[in-house]
Amino acid sequence: MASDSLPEKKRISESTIHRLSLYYRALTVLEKEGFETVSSKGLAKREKLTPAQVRKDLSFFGSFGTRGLGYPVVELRDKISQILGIDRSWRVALVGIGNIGSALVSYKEFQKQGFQIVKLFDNDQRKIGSNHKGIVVSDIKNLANELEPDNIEMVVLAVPATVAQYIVDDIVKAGIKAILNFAPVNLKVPDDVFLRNENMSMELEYLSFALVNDHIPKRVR
Amino acid sequence: MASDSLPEKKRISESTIHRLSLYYRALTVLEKEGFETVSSKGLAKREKLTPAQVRKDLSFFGSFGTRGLGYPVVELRDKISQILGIDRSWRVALVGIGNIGSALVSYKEFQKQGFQIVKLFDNDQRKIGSNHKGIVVSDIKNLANELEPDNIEMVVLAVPATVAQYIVDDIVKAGIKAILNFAPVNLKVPDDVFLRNENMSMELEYLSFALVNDHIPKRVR
DNA sequence: ATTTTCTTGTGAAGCATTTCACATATTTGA
DNA sequence: TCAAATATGTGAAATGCTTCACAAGAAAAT
Repeated sequence: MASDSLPEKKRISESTIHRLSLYYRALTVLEKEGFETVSSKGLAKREKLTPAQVRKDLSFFGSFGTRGLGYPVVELRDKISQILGIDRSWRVALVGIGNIGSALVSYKEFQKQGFQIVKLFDNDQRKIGSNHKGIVVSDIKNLANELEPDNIEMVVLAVPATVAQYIVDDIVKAGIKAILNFAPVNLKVPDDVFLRNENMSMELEYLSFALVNDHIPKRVR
Repeated sequence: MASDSLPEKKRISESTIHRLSLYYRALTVLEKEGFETVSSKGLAKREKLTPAQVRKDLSFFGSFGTRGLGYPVVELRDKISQILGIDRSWRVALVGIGNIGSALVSYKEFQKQGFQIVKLFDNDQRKIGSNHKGIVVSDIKNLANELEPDNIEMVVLAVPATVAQYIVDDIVKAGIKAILNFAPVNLKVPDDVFLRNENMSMELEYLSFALVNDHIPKRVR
């Protein structure tokens, strides 16, 4: 027979991807601490995971370790940054300059990981034209016109839940394929748009549940 | 025989608890929209889940629906709020009045879900004594003395990663059993303390991975 | 050089979660 | 009143994820 099977793109679980972020962070610290190599055991301990989990996660992407020795810290960190796509910088627009939005403009962690907020939008006339960390707030009406010419590839949405769907529709129309939403609402987007939700109340609700039910979770993110 | 088995506390998955939060939110909207009942199908559609999932989740806690009709919106919402422990208010302290911390003090969603931030702490002399939304910032040195008398049961931690572990140690010593951590670091706490992490960069990294790998995630939070 | 120790990478086993499918109960409509 | 339609609740099947356990490779020790 000519061909056995289709390319078959392997599906990586959300958990694995999140753990890659943890490994990346741990490896950054390990490098600072002067370690040249680290074992799956050592890495696991730092993030409260199991060595097998670490090895399995990494094995989805290749063989990066040396038997008897472990993983080279810097090399592995670089490899993970490639996998996650953070070996480059991303141009991000932030829509909604309220409480949360303002905080995110100044949030250094984004910058550090290569997520550069380079554009701000709001619909409030008092905010439009004002300057936040060197960026002038644009009118949200210009969203469609201003995103593409500025090479924006991601949008962080920090607007009230009531208007989030309208705005996300505009964002999608503007061709953006990745959105991080802080509004506590389930937004509808086409299948080819990646949407992640950051729902901070949800985590407090989880804590509330845990306290009330004295619940020991099986797995911890 | 006298006794068959031990009480056997059933373990609920993290995912189920998170979905309860989603159901709660959806039911709140449904009530506002004037619906008296909703089917598992209807509820599922609102949160992009399957009807079977909704029914299974709820079945862990009891039988709340009527065959042929669905679930009573208000009743189910109240029941879920009981399960999650948000049928009461929680007194929360916020430690770290930086970018994120300041935003969270004003974040109305917390208030709405019954999480009342009633105490603020910082170590910066310029911030101590200042007023945020009617709350005077206390010196972090007084953490141990001021949490218990004020009946604080949860702490939101929004301090730099470098000092987070020291502060969390104090928080634990003060008897707090539930902590929501915004610092991008893996904090060590005793087994009887519930710790949740809110890592906003992680979600951007997920989006980055998705864009680079054109990855369609299997399950979405 | 050889043995011992260490540690990876990975099928397979073990669990956990989700989905299926259907008996059962209730409502709706004729 | 009865049939048709609707929708729950739940074992069982299917799927997915984690852990186990070990062969194999490399380093360290002797």
